[in-house]
Amino acid sequence: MRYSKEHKQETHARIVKRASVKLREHGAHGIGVADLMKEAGLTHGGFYAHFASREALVIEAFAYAMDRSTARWRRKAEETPADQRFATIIDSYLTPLHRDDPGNGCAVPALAAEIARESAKTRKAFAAKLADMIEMLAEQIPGRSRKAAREQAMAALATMVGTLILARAGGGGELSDDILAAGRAALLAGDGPARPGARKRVAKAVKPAPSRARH
Amino acid sequence: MRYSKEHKQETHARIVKRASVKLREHGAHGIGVADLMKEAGLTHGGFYAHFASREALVIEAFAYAMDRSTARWRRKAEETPADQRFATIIDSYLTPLHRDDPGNGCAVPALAAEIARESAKTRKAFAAKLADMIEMLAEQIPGRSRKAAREQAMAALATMVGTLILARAGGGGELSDDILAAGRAALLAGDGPARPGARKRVAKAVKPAPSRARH
DNA sequence: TGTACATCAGTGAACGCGCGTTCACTGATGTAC
DNA sequence: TGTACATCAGTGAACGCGCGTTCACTGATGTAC
Repeated sequence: MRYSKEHKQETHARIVKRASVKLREHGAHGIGVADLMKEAGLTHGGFYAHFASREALVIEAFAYAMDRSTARWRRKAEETPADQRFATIIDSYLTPLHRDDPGNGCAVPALAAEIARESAKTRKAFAAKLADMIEMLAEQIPGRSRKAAREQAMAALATMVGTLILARAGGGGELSDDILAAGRAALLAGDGPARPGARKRVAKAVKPAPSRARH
Repeated sequence: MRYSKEHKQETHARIVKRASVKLREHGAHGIGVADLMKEAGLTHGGFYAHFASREALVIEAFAYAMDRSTARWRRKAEETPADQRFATIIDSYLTPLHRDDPGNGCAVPALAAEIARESAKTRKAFAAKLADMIEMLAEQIPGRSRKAAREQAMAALATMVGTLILARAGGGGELSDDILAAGRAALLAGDGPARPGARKRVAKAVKPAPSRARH
């Protein structure tokens, strides 16, 4: 068969899209080329017409997931008053839905630890997307210098990512719920998560987001 | 050869110890049974005289690393005035040395994301050790209720773990340093990492710890 | 004390399996004439 | 418009390799007598 001009890129995009879900679910090494192609409705032999190697797909799929998260956050921010943007993003990030659906969630908690062990090429690709994400997050923090906002964005992202990872690894029981709640409270309430010796203030009420798991 | 009574347990302990380093370095699936045994100065065939399966070793090695981290923190806390314990732990955790030496560092940032995808047995083992670690950390927070201290400990651990993971995945350049600094600042300074719209206070001076990478 | 036997941690070859990758082939459609 | 050929995304068998696991064997030391 010979396909129309756009056909190949459509197929390519479909493979990347499906792979990005499956890789987030099963890890960067948790699923094979044959299964990834099957997900896209193809057989494994055609893989190398689209990608130079498995690693190349991992990089593309990862970048795709990161771009989608960043774009989704940006969209969410745009439809929210400036002073609530940051809180809204956090609120929609730290949910049981997101914790329990890594395949459609943020790629950072799902894959960052593994990517730190990949090739320099993969790590570089990750670092660039991570920088984009931090930049976007920093833009949602009003009333601070660019440097201060970026610093706050990095620390917040670390708390968000760490909370999700711990909650996912926490066994699924009460511990998982407690971790998620603690991360939420720390980021959304008056206090930071860990100010040594700090007194806790009453948490600001945050309306539960119309939780969608995709990030 | 037949060995003395203690010989087998010594060998067993040596395998677990070496494996815990290598698994933190290369991930829960990043290194094979043969190489792990070689690390302990043995050949792969003897593996099953010590462990029922590769997974059993992963669980033991992980538990070993967690116990060591927890014990090390507890020791560190005991030689520090009560009101500085929490800050001291954070200070020694978020260092370039720890970031750049995962093999001798905390098992949580190195392995938690992968463990979330393992068998229920593995996840349960992790959750128990994680609960111990949170408990110990909470004990170092004075002047708050048990519940509030536990919550703060969970959020702080999330920030610590997330910071290390992002810094490790950040490519090793300036981004990695910035992330590490931001996580440190958020946990050790007056403000939390991400209080939406918060003003930054001047960071409390914290003396640099005699940074040792082991956790 | 001396001798024969039992034990069992450790060895190294072998197994089966799954994976990433390669390759000869297919066949529907585009293109040249 | 019709015909012959070229293209190339996708197929499915095959490859080589590494891995977890098994197993028959080794040989130093403990134990029974």
